Amino acid sequence: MVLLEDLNKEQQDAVRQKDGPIIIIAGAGSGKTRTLTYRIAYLIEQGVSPYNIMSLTFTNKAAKEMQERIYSLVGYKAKYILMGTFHSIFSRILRQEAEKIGYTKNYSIYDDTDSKRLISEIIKNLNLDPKNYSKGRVLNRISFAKCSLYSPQDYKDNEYIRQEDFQANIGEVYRVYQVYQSRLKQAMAMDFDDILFNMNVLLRDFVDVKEKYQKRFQYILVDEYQDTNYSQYLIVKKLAEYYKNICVVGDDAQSIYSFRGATIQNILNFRKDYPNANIYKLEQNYRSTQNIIKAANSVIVKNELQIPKIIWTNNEDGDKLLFKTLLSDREEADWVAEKIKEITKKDKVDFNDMAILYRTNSQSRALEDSLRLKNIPYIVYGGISFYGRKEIKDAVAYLRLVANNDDDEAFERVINYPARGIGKTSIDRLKILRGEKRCSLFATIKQISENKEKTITTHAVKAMQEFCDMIEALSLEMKTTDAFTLGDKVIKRSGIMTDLALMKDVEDKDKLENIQELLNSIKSFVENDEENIIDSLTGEEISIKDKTLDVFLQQISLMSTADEKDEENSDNVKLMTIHSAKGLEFNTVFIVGMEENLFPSCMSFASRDDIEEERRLFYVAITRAKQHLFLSCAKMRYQYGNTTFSETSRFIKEIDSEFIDCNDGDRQIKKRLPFNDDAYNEPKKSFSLTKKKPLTSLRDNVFTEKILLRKKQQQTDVDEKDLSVAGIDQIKEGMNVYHSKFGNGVVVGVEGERDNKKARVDFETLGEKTLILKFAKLKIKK
DNA sequence: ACTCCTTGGGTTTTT
DNA sequence: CCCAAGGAGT
Repeated sequence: MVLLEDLNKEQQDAVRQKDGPIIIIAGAGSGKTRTLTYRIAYLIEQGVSPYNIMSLTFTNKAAKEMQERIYSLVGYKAKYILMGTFHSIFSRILRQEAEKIGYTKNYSIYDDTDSKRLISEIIKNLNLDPKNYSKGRVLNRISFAKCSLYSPQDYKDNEYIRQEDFQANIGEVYRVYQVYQSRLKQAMAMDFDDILFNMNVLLRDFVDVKEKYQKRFQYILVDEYQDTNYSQYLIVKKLAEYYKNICVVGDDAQSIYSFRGATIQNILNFRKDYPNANIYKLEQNYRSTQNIIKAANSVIVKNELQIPKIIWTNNEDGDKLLFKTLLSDREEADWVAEKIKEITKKDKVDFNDMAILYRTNSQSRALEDSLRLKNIPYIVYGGISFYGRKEIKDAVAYLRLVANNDDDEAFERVINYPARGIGKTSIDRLKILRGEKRCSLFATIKQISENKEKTITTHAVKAMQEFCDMIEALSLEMKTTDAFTLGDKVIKRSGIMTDLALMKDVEDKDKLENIQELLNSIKSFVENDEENIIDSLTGEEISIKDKTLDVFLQQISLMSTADEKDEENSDNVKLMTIHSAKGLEFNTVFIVGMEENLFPSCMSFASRDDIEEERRLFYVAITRAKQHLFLSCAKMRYQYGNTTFSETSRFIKEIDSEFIDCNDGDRQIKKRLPFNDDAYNEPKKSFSLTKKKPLTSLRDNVFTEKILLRKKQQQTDVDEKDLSVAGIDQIKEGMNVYHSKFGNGVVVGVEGERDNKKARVDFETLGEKTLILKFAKLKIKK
């Protein structure tokens, strides 16, 4: 068979096993995408209908690339394969099945900004101390709960989670979660995590639906399996339950998304779920030079947690890596720019084939300045996306509100933009009414006219009603009008264009152009029928009438910055975070900012797991390079408004010196400036400890926790519960107690009443902790 | 109700 | 440093 000739032995084996569960451990640059695409082509050649294949990826970019490559292998049939990100595929399925889980087809998807704004409003309404309850922290917590499939009720009832929150002084997060979730529902909206959560709900509660999709997806392929979270894992597991033709591809060494709930456990669990699963290891690297591969290996072996494998290559030795220490971030950027010029001249490498990788988005600034000065064309990925711009968010909010009148975040954004004489006070009063009526802002206004509410001034009420009438009239057209015709109308009616036209700043001209750009993208969405004649989910033909506004909105809300820019023919140096570089390769790579506290990030010092994740991130960065790899570090960096001093990253020292040139010998010199060390190390350490620790420990416990809970529920029921409740009043100062997780301790203080009653306990191993007695289930020792 | 200015909080990574 | 939210003045 012709296809297989392009593959090595291991790749062929992985492609040839048509049926049954298989797991492919694919090292960096080992031809993973090639194997996956060939596998799909092979399946089709073996007579599997493309309609019965589903292929899941993490980024739209990866999905698109795979689609193209399969297209070149099997032709038009590729269109029938359901291929996309977890979020895009499942949001489409949820659209089909929306009514079953209490949503409408046109539900909104809240992005991070929407969620954060809503969270901070709830924090304020609940009178929680904003010092402890920062929106980011709370949202993180909620997101974590959702990814591990804890509903608000589960969260409230879970002893471990509640205890963790309590320890971190955010004991009321469960209330925020509860309100947050009901507000989302009220707005007919889901956040990113809800898409996966609700997909789980759908599969759990509707057996017929589950069976329908189980039979539909006879062959399931999952890319980047190491980056799946529990919620994603369970969806895949359920869908594959019937045929068990599941093929997952991953590399534990490249797992870099645990902060988002991803867990290597999923790879390890695979063989538990499918005992007859075959493992294939792809260890030959086709991408990089010997030096790069060996350097990468010398770093990754420092991790304890990994599946043993050896990545090797037949490629030439190549140059050694080059590490350079510079005085400041400015100098570092200049050095990089200089090197880029040198490489283009000496090695004839295109700008296109070079990338500058960094740990944090904010590092791009200095680099951009230097590149601009030296006339080097570049493109920055990430940062503020097109859809993140204010004027675009405003315009999109109008579209969202038309598509879904209940979308309160969109509503609040535009109710008084452009100004309609509806001020903060009126909106505050409207929100109070919303609280009473328990519906969306839009629906609240609709009810005002009937009930003649008097809290809001008549002038404001009139303005609000006019606004709603305008939106409602536009909404009526949604099902019958294509996205562009309607979108154009909405934007023109909104008054945004005239408002922007009145401004005289130079930047406002850009804003107008951006809005025009948005309209253009809607236009091409509607008109571009070459690519999308077939709906790969329903298998039906798509006509222009199906390209309605809500479909467009759903598509863009799941797009990331990396998916937007697409100017293939331009010759640019690429600037991006290491995270967004995953899956890509470049002839020449610069990894900048190799400093302790920056990379590894100081946020990661709290636990060994986190440092290991940073190391995997470094491994990913190194293995992006084919030929040249440069690393640099700045002693002095302008950051968050002031200058910080750093030492060279520990990761530099971890690279075997055989494979790297250190220009200045800096790394051998151990500095001895104790007073200086203290000055910049001290505050950062305490910062990272107070903030990160509680979250980390929950993460570690998520799985053991589930097992523990299950065991507990099986073994004990009423007895132990009663005992612990009775225990609330029995706990007194001076008692010796035992806690299932913290061990033995002595009660040193009791405060609060009933459900809020807390005890301070001095534990033998862990020191003093304060526990909510309702949850702590302490046992009294004699 | 609107505008401008100050203040303060949060800054790792992202579908 | 960069934003969003709060306050003061119109």
